Amino acid sequence: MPTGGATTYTGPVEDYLKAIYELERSTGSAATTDIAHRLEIAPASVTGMIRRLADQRLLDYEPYRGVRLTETGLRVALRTIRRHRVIETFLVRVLGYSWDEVHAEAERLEHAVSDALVDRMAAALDEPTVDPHGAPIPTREGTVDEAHYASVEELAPGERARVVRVSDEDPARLRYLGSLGLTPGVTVMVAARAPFDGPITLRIGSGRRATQQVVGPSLAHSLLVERLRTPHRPPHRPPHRPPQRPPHGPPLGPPG
Amino acid sequence: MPTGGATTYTGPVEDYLKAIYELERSTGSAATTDIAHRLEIAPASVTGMIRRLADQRLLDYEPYRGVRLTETGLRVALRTIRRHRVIETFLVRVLGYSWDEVHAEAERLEHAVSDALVDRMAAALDEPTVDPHGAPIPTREGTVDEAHYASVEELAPGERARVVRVSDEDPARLRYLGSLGLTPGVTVMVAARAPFDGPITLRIGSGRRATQQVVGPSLAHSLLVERLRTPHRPPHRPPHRPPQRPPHGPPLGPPG
DNA sequence: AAATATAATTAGCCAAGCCTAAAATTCTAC
DNA sequence: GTAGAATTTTAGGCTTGGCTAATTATATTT
Ligand SMILES: [Mn+2]
Ligand SMILES: [Mn+2]
Ligand SMILES: [Mn+2]
Ligand SMILES: [Mn+2]
Repeated sequence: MPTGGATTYTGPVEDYLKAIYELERSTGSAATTDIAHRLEIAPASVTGMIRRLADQRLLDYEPYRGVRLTETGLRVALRTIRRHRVIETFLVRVLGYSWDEVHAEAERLEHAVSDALVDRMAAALDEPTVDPHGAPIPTREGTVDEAHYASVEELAPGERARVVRVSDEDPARLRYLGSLGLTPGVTVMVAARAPFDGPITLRIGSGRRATQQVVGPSLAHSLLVERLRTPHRPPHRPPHRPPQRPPHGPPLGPPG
Repeated sequence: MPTGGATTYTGPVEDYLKAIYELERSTGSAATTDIAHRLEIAPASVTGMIRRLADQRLLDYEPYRGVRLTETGLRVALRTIRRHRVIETFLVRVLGYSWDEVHAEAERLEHAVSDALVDRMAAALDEPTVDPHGAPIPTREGTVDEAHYASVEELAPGERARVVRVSDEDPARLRYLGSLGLTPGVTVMVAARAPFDGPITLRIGSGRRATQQVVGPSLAHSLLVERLRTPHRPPHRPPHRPPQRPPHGPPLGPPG
């Protein structure tokens, strides 16, 4: 657990707050089962924990209605996320880790480093603003630039874009993306799309070193990009897309 | 907790094993109250924990008779100590920590780093053999060169020696030692000794940059040295020394 | 609107690590 | 060899963070 002058929290508490932050951001709300799934624990355990977190004023909790981070909870979440991402960046840039190895290590170290150590790592890296997966690093003061990006899944044929961010949790997926050359900063162009959630053919890179690869909708969904000026850009038309995750659970219900 | 293929242990368990290792080494045995004092917890808590550690075959425990590390317990202790010392060395050499700041940080990180990370840090440091306080770093394979050194307290007037190791737990003491120039590698000579556990006057360094300082018996005790060939070295005669720690507790009884 | 499905909570349990107070054991002195 | 001191263990309790099974609340169908 970090020592740093202020109150300290246990590893599990920090992981809950991080998970809730991410869920609030991406789906607008954090339901008990979402948290449980994310942390790979039983829903009943989540109920117990969020009651305690609510007692500590880290979140607002209305039974059966979900939770929301308080100001304090948000601050703790962002501090933990900053630690995680600074650590990942340090491991890659200073110790030669590959981008698929750092997440698990950071997931543990984020609870053990002091604020002073994070600051020293950040300074040694010249105050990085994004981690190796393109995720923004919150500042010491607790602000983040959480721009929301399109995913490759949303690009129309012919559109060009720059990869800005990929999901960092699955090492195998990261290795695969790496092998395709799909890393932040790289330019891609949608060469073709099969209908009905079919595979997307991407032109990766530019000029003579460009390659062409086919990615499935799941991979395309986790590849976040920034659109580039494209000659003859067609009007924005989201691709045909039936309800999410058909084989698994039902959708999560409307946010809020 | 470290992930590394093998079984993993909790932070508290690793700290117990480390403490027991150090106690066995320095006093020959590890008594319940010694462990309690070292870890700053109540003796009753120690009894509970060592019973569990004995169940796990990490140590042999005979009630009222103390404990001894098993082969397995020793291995875990040395692995943790290796982590601690590699981390300390890394923090000093790569991140610019001073030697009084690293112990607390390493005390937490030692339980969170993976074997892979320790190996990478060690490689980046060119496989260091001693930490910033002069303590030997166990190898990956679990061997240590635990030479036993004399302390400055044991030096006779006129003897010359090289500082090889200092106790790393008290930051204030480390800062003071640093301010006197008493760091591993430095040469010292006992210029004078006051009798009855009195202060020791040391000539620190050599040549024109040498300084002279007076240290008390407590500080002298924690300064470990290697004797150097000295002109006219007097026969080995330990200084007059009444029973250890007179004001505190009684001595620990014979080892074994 | 009732039936069903899903989500969430409650009830009761457990292990790890800590605590204090009381009892037991061992050591030390006389 | 016994009294007193010190050490160690036992007894009983607490918090954290998990679990399963059962129940209750909410959503979705029909
Ligand atoms: Mn974590
Ligand atoms: Mn990341
Ligand atoms: Mn420790
Ligand atoms: Mn050290």
